Amino acid sequence: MIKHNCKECKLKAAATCHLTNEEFQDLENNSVSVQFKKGESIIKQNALSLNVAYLRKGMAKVHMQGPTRDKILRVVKAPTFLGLPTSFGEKINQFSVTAINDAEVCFIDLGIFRNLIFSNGKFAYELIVELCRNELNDYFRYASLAQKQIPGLVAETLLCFSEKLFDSNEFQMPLTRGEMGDLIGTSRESVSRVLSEMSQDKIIAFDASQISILNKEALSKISDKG
DNA sequence: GCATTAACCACAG
DNA sequence: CTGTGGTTAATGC
Repeated sequence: MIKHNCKECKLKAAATCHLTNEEFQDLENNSVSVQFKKGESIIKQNALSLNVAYLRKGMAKVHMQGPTRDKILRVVKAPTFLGLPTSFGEKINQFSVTAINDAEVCFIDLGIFRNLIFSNGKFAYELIVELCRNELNDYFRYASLAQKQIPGLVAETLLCFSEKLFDSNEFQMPLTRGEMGDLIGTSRESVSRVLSEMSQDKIIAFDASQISILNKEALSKISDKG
């Protein structure tokens, strides 16, 4: 087991700020930190869930096997918990999580984690806040997914990566075109085409996976208009 | 009908 | 993996 110190962890979650020394000790004795390389599976759908995962560094895609293709549910960046819906509701993972960058994940014993929820209300509250935020965000995405056309969805995705994940107008897109398609529910060809058109219109510029947003107003417009 | 949108296929880097 | 072009089906005006 890798030696680590949860209390001094600079990357701890809002929830864990509320733990007592004793609870930290408990957490420390029942968790491990693991390194993942890009593309490695952190949580696998249909496997037994024995712990809660906390993404400390890096980014990951949350995805599940659909009737025909893989569906990317969300793209997340550290710090965040992974797989809480599965951990509490089901014994078996209902979805997969895969690193899309080099990442570091803490695996925490589920029993210990559950005890913290039972015994520490503030800890539980912060956890609920995170879950609610996620759920609300998904609601907005469902509405977009159902009603926007592909250019609108691509624009929304680019803005989301730019603003929420990278906080920059230029970034290295960690998903392939095919994965972007799986994220917004379209084909890789359509994603490719829309990006090319946006590039021709000087709204964005890209070289392979390096993307620059040149005209954010226009991109927002496309996103809103759907 | 005609135009638009987007999926599927195929082929070339 | 990515970009493009052709083809086709569905939908809207």
